[in-house]
Amino acid sequence: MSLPHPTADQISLPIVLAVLGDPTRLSIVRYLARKEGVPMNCSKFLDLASKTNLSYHLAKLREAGVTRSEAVGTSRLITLRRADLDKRFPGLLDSVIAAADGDKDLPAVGTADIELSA
Amino acid sequence: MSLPHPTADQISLPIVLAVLGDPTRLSIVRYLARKEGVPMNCSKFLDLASKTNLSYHLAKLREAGVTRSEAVGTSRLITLRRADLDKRFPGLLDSVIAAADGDKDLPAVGTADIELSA
DNA sequence: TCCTTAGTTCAAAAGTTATTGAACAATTGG
DNA sequence: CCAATTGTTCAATAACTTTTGAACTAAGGA
Repeated sequence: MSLPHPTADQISLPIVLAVLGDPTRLSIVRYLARKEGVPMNCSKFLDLASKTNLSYHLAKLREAGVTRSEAVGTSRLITLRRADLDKRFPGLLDSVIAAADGDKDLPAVGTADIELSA
Repeated sequence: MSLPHPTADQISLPIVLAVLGDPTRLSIVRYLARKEGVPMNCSKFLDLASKTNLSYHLAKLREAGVTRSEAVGTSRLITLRRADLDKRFPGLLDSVIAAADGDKDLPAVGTADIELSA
């Protein structure tokens, strides 16, 4: 860890909801949930927004306590803070992600390179 | 019904989350959930904001599909659209309300007149 | 009819969030 | 060391959201 993160009990419900109420960030969270356990770097989300703008949105997610960003070399490994969110707001993340999965209007991550992890 | 409401399938997840991501509106929703079945009029929420500002926030909730406002005489009866929200985003409203109930920082409704329904 | 009550609308001001590009830092591979 | 890769920061701007007060409408009661 390197960048400032709130502790679990500092996570605020209205802030989390407001942060998730943005299609770009909701798409990021949905993607992180789908690939849970696999830490992502920012470049994974470059088809959602520009590099600068991503930095902004990822900072919002981190500051709200939704994600954790670890500096590893020149990359950031981004993970969902699922345990902390589940503890703080039981059921919330699951229902948001389930709803987001059914949302055809949300921008998709990785529609260009569909798993070329060969 | 009199004012424009979205149909159930027009309710959008990011819009609902953004609308709930405001402490005033979240307090309104929490109160409506607690008093479910009892339709409220706007004046119930006057300790959260001014009359004009309440009109704005209640319109946001209605336009997002979170509440229904019916004109009855000179009043508006405001109800939670629980069935529509549960159908569209299962579990979401329950987890938001449960989390909001545990949030000490949210402004409270009716702290001045605690049930003077005599 | 007149007054009150309940709430809306409008336009302005204030505040906040999102987006951009250019410049910067830090790490890593050659 | 040099260059490329990854991502951040900064300042400016654009775009929204919230808040306000004054003016308004519509219904209901005296």
